[in-house]
Amino acid sequence: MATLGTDVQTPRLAAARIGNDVGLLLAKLHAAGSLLNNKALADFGLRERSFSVLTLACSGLEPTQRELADFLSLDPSQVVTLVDDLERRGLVERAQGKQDRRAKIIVSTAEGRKMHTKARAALDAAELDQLTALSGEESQELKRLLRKALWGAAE
Amino acid sequence: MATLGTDVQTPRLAAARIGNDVGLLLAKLHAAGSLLNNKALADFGLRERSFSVLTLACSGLEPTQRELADFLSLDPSQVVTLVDDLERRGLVERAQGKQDRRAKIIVSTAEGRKMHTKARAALDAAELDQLTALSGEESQELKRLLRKALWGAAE
DNA sequence: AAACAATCGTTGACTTTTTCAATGATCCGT
DNA sequence: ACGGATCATTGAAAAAGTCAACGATTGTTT
Repeated sequence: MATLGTDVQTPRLAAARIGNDVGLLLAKLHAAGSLLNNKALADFGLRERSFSVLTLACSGLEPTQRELADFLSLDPSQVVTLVDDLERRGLVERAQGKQDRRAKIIVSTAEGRKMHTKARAALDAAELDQLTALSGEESQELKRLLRKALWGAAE
Repeated sequence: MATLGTDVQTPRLAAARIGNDVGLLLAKLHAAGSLLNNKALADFGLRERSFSVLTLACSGLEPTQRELADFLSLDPSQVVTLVDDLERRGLVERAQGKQDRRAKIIVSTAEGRKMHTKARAALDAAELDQLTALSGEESQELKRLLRKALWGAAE
C-alpha cells in the first residue's frame, strides 16, 4: 500500500526532447518496475524472471524451455538456470516433450501452484503501486498498446 | 524502412495470464527496442545510453553528471564511463558547475551537435519501425501514458 | 570561523548478467 | 540411413551492474 520507488516529481531533464523517446521511457519504467516487483517477490524467494517461469509453468500451456527463452527474451542457458532453481525447490518439474523428446516441458507442482498464487497477489499489488498515476482505464489502455506494439492486431 | 526485429506473430504463450503483466510487456518491448535502437545507432559509434547523454548534452539544460545518473536510472560511475567516451571523441565536454564546483556540467561541442542531428534521425526511424503496429495516435497515446506513469500529471 | 556531515565525480574491486561456442541427444528431410 | 538442424546443457569469456572508499567541495552546526 505504500507508494515508493517511482519518481514522484517530474525531473528537470524530462523537458528535453529525450523525455519523449520511447526507448528511454520504456527503460525507465521498466527499471522502476523491476525494482518494485523484485522487492515484492523477495518474500517468496522469487525474482521477476523466476516468477515468469513459474507462472508459465502454472498456465497449463506446457511450455518447452525453448519457448520460454523466446517468449521471455532470454538466452536458452538462462532458462536452464531459472528452471534448475525452481526445480530444486520443488516448485516445478521437467517433463519429457510429447512430440519432441529433445524438448523438456516445464510443469508446476502442487507446491509451485500454491507459491504462485501467493506471489501473484504480491505482484499484482506491486503493479498497481507502479501505476498509481494512471486511472484504471489508462492502465488497461497502456497494457493494450504494449501488447499491440509487441504482437500486433489482437484485442 | 525494413521491418524486422519485433515479433510479427503472437506467440502461443502470450495467451497466459503473464501476457498481461506490465512487467513482462515492458521488458519485452524494451528488449526489442534496444536491439533496434542500438543497431540504428551503431553507424555513429553510439549506443542507446551514450546517445541519451549526447542528447541531454545538446539540450541546453546543462545537466550535471548526477542529474544524468538520476534521470537515466544509472549508477554515477556508469555516467563517468559514458562521458569519458564521448569526451574522448570530442562530442562533449565537462564544464565546471556554476553554483557547485564539485559538479561537472556536460555540454556538447559543435561536432557533438552535428553527430546528434544525424543520430537523432536514425533513432526516430528506428522508433517508428518499432511501433509500426500502432497508429500515429496510438503511439502518441502510448508515450503519454508512459510519461504519466513515470512522472504523473503533466500534459 | 572551525568543525562536521553530506554531496559530487572518480576509481577500483566485486558480483551478477549476458553472450557465445561446443556437446550429446533427437528430429526431420532426402 | 545419412546429413543437417534443433533441443537442453555446460562452461568460458565479455559486459554490465553494484558498492565502498577517496579527494574536493558544499552546507550546516556550533
